[in-house]
Amino acid sequence: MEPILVFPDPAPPELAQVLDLGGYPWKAVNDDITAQRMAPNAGWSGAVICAYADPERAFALCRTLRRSDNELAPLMILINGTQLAEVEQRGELFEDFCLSPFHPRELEARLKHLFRRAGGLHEERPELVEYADLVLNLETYQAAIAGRPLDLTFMEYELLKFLSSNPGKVFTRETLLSRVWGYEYYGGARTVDVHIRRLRAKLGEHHAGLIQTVRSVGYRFG
Amino acid sequence: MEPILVFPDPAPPELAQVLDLGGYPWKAVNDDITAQRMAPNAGWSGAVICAYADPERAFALCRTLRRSDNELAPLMILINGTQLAEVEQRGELFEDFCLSPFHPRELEARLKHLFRRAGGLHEERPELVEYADLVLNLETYQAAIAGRPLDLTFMEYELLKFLSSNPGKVFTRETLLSRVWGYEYYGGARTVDVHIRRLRAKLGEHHAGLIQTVRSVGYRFG
DNA sequence: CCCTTTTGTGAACGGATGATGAACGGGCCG
DNA sequence: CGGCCCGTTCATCATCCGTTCACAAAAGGG
Repeated sequence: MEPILVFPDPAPPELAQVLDLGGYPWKAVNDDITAQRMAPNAGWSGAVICAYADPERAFALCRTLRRSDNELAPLMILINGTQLAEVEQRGELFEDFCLSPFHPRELEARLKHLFRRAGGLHEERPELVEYADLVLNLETYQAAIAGRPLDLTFMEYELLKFLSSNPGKVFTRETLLSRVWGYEYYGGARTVDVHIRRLRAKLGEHHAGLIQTVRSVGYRFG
Repeated sequence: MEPILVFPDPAPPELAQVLDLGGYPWKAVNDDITAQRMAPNAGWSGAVICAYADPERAFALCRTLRRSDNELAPLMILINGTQLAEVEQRGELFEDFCLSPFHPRELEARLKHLFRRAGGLHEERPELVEYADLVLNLETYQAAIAGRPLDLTFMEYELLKFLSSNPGKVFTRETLLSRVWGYEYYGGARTVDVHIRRLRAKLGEHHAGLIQTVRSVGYRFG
């Protein structure tokens, strides 16, 4: 997860504590220039702006962050009671606000809720498993390699999903049977071989090497 | 503006006061049956649910209101501090919450903010569902494909509406039964098959492929 | 270099899964 | 009361695909 932008720097201790306890990565900045310079490649994943210390600069920063070219969201502001009326006029600047002094658990709940919704709305792309050219869409049960759709059967898909979710790790046939097929098994260790073979065939000659054989052990992906 | 749904009936005086002073039309209800019966033609414009008096029924009502067939939004809940943790688990049930006892101006600000944003979202969501040649008019309960009107039964319409609202996503029969039919189900998973078949038939040979079978998983639209 | 072990390959079987056609039966309207 | 609509269920059929087997090829050890 990309870090959250926090204003001001240094961040108020009560805010820093909630962020740290919640496991959010964050960086404090004092102005938009610094914010831009320190921005991670994938951009900030949101912002928490303290507006009760220096409202002037805080709101100015909000406006900058909201500029259409690099609109930053979700954005939460912390205000005190006297700023409530003022804030009503600027509803477009933020997604949520929290009254200060706040109870740590309220802020924690708001952050959680905010980033949950943002996640849901923001990335319409559903759960994906990606590895190199391979993409598995867990919602649509579709797979593609290098953009070319793969027409996989159910078991082939499940097997590939499992392997590609644990790249590099070697699994014995027995492990695969119990983890992918999901039950205890009599005989058929060769069943795995056959599915591996068909997977390799459908992946195409160029990508068949994605599934490697580890002799007298099992198979590995990646 | 359509009225806001309020729970419970009678509404707590401190809540009623804020709503009235804010100029919001609202109606209090005590259960989902009443809510449905009293619903205005254009539907509720949102809901404010008091959860600190009778949490059980309050959250049950939230879930009902959020059902896919008549998803009600935006939704705000009022809780007390002890419910904060509990509420974190149910983030999908509401857009915002407010801690009680609340300052009238905080609730006022939250309502204003919520409905301002909802207004923006609302316009984005017209009363139409469109996908390729398919058009569903949610207001008139009419459906058409490539301009040709479809004569769908109620369940066929509901099923198509649900599927086409989530294009690409695969749903199991069980999921469809619970989300479209709306209750727990004994037996009849094949019921879905039959409805799918009739839908395909009415869509016509040329468009039947819009509903795809994902073997040993379920169905997908698009 | 040969023999054993392990894995790849092709084909075939058969159970599981979904499509199909038909019929039942409850509810609504005339 | 009777007919029709429509949601549901059942029985049967077609097909897919997971599994197995026999054999060929490859790898590794002595």
